[in-house]
Amino acid sequence: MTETAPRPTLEAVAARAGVSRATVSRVVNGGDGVREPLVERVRRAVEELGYVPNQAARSLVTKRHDAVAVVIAEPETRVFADPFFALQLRGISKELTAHDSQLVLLLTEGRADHARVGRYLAGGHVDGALVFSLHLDDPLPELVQRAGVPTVFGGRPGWGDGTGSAVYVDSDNRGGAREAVRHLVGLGRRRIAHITGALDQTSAVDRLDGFRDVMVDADPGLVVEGDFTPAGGERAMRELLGRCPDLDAVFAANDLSASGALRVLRDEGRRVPDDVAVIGFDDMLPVAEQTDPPLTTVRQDIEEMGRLMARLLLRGLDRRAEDPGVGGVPSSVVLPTTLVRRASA
Amino acid sequence: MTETAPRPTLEAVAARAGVSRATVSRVVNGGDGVREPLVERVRRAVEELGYVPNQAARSLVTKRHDAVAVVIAEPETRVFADPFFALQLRGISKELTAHDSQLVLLLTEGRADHARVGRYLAGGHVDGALVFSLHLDDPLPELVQRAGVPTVFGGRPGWGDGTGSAVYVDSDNRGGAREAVRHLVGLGRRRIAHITGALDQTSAVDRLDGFRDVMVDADPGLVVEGDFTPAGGERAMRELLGRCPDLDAVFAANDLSASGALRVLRDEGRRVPDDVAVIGFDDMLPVAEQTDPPLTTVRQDIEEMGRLMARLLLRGLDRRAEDPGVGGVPSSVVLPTTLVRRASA
DNA sequence: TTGAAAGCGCTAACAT
DNA sequence: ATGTTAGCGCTTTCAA
Repeated sequence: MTETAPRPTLEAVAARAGVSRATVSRVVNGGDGVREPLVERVRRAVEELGYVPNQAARSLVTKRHDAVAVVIAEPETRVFADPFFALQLRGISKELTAHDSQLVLLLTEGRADHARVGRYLAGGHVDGALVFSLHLDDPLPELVQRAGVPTVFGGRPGWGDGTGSAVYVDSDNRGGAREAVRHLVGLGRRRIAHITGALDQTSAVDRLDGFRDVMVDADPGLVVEGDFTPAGGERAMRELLGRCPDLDAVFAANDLSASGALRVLRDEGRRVPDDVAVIGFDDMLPVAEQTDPPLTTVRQDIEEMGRLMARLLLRGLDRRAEDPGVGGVPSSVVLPTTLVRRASA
Repeated sequence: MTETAPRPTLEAVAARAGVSRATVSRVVNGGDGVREPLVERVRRAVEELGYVPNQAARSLVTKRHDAVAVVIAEPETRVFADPFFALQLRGISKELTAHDSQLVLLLTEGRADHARVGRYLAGGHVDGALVFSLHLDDPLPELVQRAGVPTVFGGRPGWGDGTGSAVYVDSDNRGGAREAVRHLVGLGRRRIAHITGALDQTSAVDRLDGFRDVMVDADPGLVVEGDFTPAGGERAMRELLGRCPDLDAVFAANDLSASGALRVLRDEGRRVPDDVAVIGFDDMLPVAEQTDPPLTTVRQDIEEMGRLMARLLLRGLDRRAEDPGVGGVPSSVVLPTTLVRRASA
């Protein structure tokens, strides 16, 4: 905790360089329309004084903040069980940094916080928002829309009212699930089960849909609801084994639940993949590579999703800045997934 | 991406309530010294207009930002392998929220980013910083000190030059390690090995020191360097088994490496804990509870560390605000750990 | 091309 | 107790 020295102002730099504040301002903001020798003088003065623009003063006049809010609804989050968010954050951070924008992180803890977030977003502190709202009934999307802040969602938002036009970035959950199940079919498996994710999240629903796309008339008993956790995977696997002892493959909605399933299969003496093939989803390395056997899974590029969200948002902001009229509304993006073959299927 | 409506200003609220801007300002900032009926009128006007203060304008005059930077050096991070960091963030976020402060997240990717972070911190955009710098030779601590921003570190910073006086929050790594090893000794184990963490991090060094505190004249061959990863744990365990086939206990520097060690022990046919007792560190639930057998480990309260970091920083800021002279410099805090007994030791 | 000057929206003396 | 007023540091017309 050190003492904060008073920072030099534009004024100081101007004095030192022997020019006007306006000129310094121009140089600091790119230097267009200022003759080279002056630019040089100003640059030096900036350097010598260690001048850094006061963002507050700047925002006050430009109405830009060069900051983006990232809203993550915690209540439910896998946030603390897997690196999903850390990766998204990394992607987002990289992109924002390249754009000289700051990342303001808003973690919410239940409904009380929603009001706070709404107020913050409506307060015009940031240029836009990236919102992770994975739940079907999440009030966040609507709230954000009402706040009137340009927003991009992470994952397809639930089918709330006003969110029909929401811009989002998502993985091709349905397509990825299809590919996984087709792979199992290609392996000659016939009794293919599915352990779903938490079905109040669109990703889980989409993966289930993908499973059904391929297994059009599957025995309903072969689908058991999980919750994206290892424990849920174990429970589901046990139930499946009880119901359909003859199953020969399992597609789990994510790697974590697949790891739980694997454990149960081993306990029950089923060999993987010989007796039962298993596929997960995510390609969460610390899990997928460490299971026994290593997990075949559907990879989604999580960091890229983050990067893309930021890019979409920033692009929209830029467009809007150039042409405040209509405002460029980018459209949603669905990223492809890839099947990663390891030993489990 | 919706259209941003122009926000009402203090002026507008004042007009509507039929008072001066100053009065509105007073009400908005707590309402001291304003008579009740007026307060009421202003409140209503604020409500009706949906007024939210412009933070930029406010900062410009108060020189406060109600924002704190959280700096996380990525290069090295376990960030993406475990929920460590998500938990700290949660703790930090809670505390900041309670204090009406925003969290600006700065993720750094190598040296190039250091300059950026330095500039940002020096730029006076935030009231203070929380810095995670786990590496011994990390330039970040010094950089931050130079920026002159009040800072609290997460984890004891490496022994860099200027950082002697740094304020930090850490777990009692050494004490926790001692407790773990003593527990093993209490179990009657005599050939106790240690798989270290990445020794360029103070936490790993401290845990190793704790191990040595108890095993004063341990066979040096019983200490192998790991890197906090499962793969590192496997490698180290194999080496230990080669060197000292008669070992009867292992203290791993974290749960992840313990999980790797467990896998190797199982592969080698050693029963845990009968033949070899194993203890980890962290009590990282998704790992510690899922290993086979469940892991006995040293728990650190990660979320609390985050909360405490924020609290320390904010307290320092408040003190400094009241008495700009000396500025209250809080001192570092070392949080106790607790041994969590499960099945592995 | 450069400078002068008018605010951006707010808080904090200072007056009343 | 309330209002008046002078900036905070910057960008941005507008003139020169």
